[in-house]
Amino acid sequence: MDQVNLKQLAKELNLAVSTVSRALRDSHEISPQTKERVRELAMKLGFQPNPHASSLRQNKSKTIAVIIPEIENNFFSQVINGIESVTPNKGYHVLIYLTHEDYNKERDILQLLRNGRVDGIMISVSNTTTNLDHITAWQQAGIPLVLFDRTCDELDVPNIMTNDAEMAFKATEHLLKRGCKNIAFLGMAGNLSISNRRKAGYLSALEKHKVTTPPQVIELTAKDYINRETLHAIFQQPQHPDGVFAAIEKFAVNTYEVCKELDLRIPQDVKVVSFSNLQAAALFDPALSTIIQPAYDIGREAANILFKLIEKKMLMPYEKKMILPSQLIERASTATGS
Amino acid sequence: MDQVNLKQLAKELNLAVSTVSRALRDSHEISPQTKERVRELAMKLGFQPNPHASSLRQNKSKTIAVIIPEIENNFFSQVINGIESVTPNKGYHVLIYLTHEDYNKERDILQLLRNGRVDGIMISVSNTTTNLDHITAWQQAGIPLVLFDRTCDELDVPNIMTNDAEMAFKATEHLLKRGCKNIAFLGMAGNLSISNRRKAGYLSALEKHKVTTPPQVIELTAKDYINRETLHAIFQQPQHPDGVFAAIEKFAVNTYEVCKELDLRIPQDVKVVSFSNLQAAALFDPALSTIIQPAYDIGREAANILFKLIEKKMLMPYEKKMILPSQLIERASTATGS
DNA sequence: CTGTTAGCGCATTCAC
DNA sequence: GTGAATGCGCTAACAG
Repeated sequence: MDQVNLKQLAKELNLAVSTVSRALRDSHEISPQTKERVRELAMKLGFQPNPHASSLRQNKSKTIAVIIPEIENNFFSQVINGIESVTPNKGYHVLIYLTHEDYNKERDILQLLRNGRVDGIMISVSNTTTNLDHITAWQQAGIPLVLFDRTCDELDVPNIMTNDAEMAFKATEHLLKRGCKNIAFLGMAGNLSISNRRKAGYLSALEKHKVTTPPQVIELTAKDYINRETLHAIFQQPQHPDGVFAAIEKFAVNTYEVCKELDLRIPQDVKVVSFSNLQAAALFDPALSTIIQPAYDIGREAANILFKLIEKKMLMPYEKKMILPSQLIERASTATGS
Repeated sequence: MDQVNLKQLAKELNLAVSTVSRALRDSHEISPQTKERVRELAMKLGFQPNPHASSLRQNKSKTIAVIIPEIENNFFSQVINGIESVTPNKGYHVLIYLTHEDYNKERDILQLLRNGRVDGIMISVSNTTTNLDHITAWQQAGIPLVLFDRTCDELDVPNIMTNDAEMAFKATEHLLKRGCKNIAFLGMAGNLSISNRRKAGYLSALEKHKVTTPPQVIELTAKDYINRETLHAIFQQPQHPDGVFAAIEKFAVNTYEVCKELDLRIPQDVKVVSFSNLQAAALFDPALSTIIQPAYDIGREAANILFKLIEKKMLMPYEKKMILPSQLIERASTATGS
């Protein structure tokens, strides 16, 4: 990698290194002619400034990190897409880290990045994260940080999410209106605020409609085979739920799989609605009713806010806790009729 | 970011900076006692070496880049997952870049990274990439490079892919055995070698089985609405295809959508088989027959090979062109019966 | 085993 | 407008 550097340019042009540096950064104190000469040669030799040298000197990396629990999930893919819609314009680079829903990994990654490798991070916490010290420590170090989707109510950090409780309420109410009497809530194990918000919406809908059947909160995991076992046991019972509200797309898929195994018909025997960003949900058998989150927008806005922090701009009040609304799409999986 | 540095540690311990540096890197020429003292204080102060300084000094970044056309695609998500299964163990970081199937972006990204920001790249080329100069230039600079999935036959670069032609042959033959007489191939526009391989498999199956109906190669794009228009026009014709082999998951989804619009029944009127890594394919209406690529393994192996190159190890012959087999799963979308 | 010294490539201060 | 000198934090060559 015999990279051209400033010294070589300077020598070739009979200029000082500092002059070349300034010319390339379009400093006002360099004559137009010199700038032109410098730029021409730089272009010709394909000069690219060494990022490590300039990061070291300027104490900034032009890099941000995105830390997510998993990537095989349309929601997070779309978020990354949204983030990537702003980073190149800012001249920034994006590092990706996966926690695989493991608190220890999450903590280690944050620790690993606390050395100037990145100018800021965007994180959606893992479901095994209960201790938040790693995040407050990061915050205290004064490095920009934004939470998205899987936020933490306890923390005073800018965060971007959707109207979880409201949509959970709507989804549950939708199931009730379609005649469900015994609705199960499938949530993430752990104490994620996102799960809690969705659970709260579910519970408050049951309460508002004075449902007498006790709520049934089922905690599932990141592992499909475990979830299928759990659901299998539940739906084998004679009085199984007649409605399912899945907080996560994966859980709806697991429900479909188990209903197939047990010959339970959707929507006749069980109605299903789920948070999901899968385009193909409309092609399911039967088409899955979904709550679609504005994933791309969440990514884009989270990135915009992170850059405001990095550039030390003031945040508008609404930017400190931004809520982007989701949309409920009713499809065949919650249709009435027998 | 008042980061602790070596100098401060050295001062506190009454040691030279170099001694501290060596102790932390577990050099054999440092006494165990000193190492212990150094480590203890480093831990206590939360010392993290500045990566830019050490990258500058050692001329390596401990970072690789993954360049892909899009991320909202299960295949690429799973590839990233596979890559991430090896990078942390190597102490490496992963930068993500999206080309959005745009050659100019792809070229610019490669240009942007030719300055030591990364120690190597893994790339799946965009479908608008016809000129390969940006890749050969990269190669000539001697920086490690691995191609995966969307490879380039013209280049002598290590690449990892699946047995595209063979699986395309099998899929087409499968449709023929199920009674299709008029099979359309849905491929990516452009001149991707991956499309060509899959098309070749399709054509050779038609030839082997002496199909008289002329082959129908349809070129689709990255935009769903354009694809739907194209397919709509084709399936509106009276003699529309009775079988579809989609080279990409997205195209199968588009086919399902259009068949729904036009009230064409799958599999009775049209049978569909597709390359796809979507777990939910089994839940489609009807369940979609798929060719599943070993995406995770492709990512993992590509990363392993890239690290061999970075570490200047010799590649085994089979590693220069690695082919990981896919699997055809027959489901209802290609079932016989009326 | 430990210390001294010299850069990596760049941006920036201070001269002129 | 331009040049010379300094140092970001770290590693490595060379001494001792």
